Amino acid sequence: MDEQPASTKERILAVAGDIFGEKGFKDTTIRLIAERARVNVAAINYHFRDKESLYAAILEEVFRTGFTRFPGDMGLPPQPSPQQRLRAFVRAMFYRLQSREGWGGLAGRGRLIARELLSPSPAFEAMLDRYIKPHRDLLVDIIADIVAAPCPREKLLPCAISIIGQCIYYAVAAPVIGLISPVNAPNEHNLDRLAEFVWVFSLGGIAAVSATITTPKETP
Amino acid sequence: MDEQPASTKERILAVAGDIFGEKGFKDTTIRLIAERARVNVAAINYHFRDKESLYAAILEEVFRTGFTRFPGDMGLPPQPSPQQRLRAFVRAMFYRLQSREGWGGLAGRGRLIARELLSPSPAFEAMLDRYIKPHRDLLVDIIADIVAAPCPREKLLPCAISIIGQCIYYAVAAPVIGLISPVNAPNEHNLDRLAEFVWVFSLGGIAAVSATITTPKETP
DNA sequence: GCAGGAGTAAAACAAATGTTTAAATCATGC
DNA sequence: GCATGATTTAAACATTTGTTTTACTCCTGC
Repeated sequence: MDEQPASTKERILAVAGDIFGEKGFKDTTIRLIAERARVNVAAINYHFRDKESLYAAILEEVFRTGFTRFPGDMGLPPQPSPQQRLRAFVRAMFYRLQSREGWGGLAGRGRLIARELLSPSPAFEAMLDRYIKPHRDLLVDIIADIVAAPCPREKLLPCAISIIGQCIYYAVAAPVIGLISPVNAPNEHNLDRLAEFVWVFSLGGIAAVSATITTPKETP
Repeated sequence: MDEQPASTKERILAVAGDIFGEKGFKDTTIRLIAERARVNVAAINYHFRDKESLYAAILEEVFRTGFTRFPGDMGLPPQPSPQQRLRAFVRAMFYRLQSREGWGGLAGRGRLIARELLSPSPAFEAMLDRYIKPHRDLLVDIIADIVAAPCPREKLLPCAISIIGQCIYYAVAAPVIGLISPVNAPNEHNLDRLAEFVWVFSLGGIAAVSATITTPKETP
């Protein structure tokens, strides 16, 4: 955390993101942000109207950088197979949620997202349409391609939930996973392994589910 | 929420459980508990030493009743297959987390557990050894039986995390799931369907993973 | 009946905390 | 150089909130 003499506003944003992520909205005090950013308390109300607007600004920034740096089709070769696209999707989720260049896992802003899942703030609603719903649609497209057989998209949504659920659980429950099974607690160095596992597990899950739903009479 | 003239202490416990679950520890005020329980604020500090002890008492009660009413081997026939045992395990998780007789899903105490996963309180550590670790061991046993082939238990832990992860994600992210895919947001009436899906998906996942364990190299 | 303790109530206390005020300082254009 | 507006600061303000105090009520055992 370099405290470069960046502009006051920038220092507030940087520090507040960490603190909101670490402690949540209510537990975060303007005074702690001010202290860590080496800024007067009133400067925060001057640059951002109030605590809630500051939070909204940070949430917006977190989503933008996360999905810009780690889009759901991150690092795909041309003409990828649906399986490869799923792998990229899962890897992107892990890196977005957990890597240092992303939301920094539990220590950082990943917690902020996790808290929003649990109790969405007013500021979160906007993120839904802009980032989350397109992301969901991408995943459902991928799953549809893997299943191959024609299938209503509603049938595929639970698969998407299961896949996203695994990824997010690693972020949400990292502290407990660390106590229960330390090797599998996400950290900067095991993201590839964890993502690879979730990918394999999910491919198997999709296969099992698609076996139960591909019963229409169009299979020759 | 019947406000029977139960003892003051009991009314405090009942109401505080709901409020802590709904709002989290910091956002919950003694005064709101007092008001909803129709009790004087000082009575809370009288019966429970302070806010934190009250919270600890509630956490203990929540875990106890949850795992007593919905044990991991809930409703199994004699001589169950490992697959049946997994189904019972998953169903128990859904009912424990979401049903009205359990932790009442998101509206109720399920959120309390979700918050603990994200940032465990001091009171939570005791719950780990008493409830969560045995629960994890039960699941790993079941998975080992399903895989059948001899396999170090460390290899099976990620499967357990993926399965538990799906179940808990439904509890943690219920508000967002409701916005993203309303039919699949957990409620009192669709728990069987959701649990069944997670079961099938997970069986497929275990199969895929065990294929990579038993036949090294070459992934799908 | 009543002494004594358990339970409850109203009010006060003290600390934390978001916000505002008003003055001081800085930067920029002229 | 200076006037003007933007920024920063210290202090004050108002509210919330956990806790304690003190007095009152109710019940139980004798």
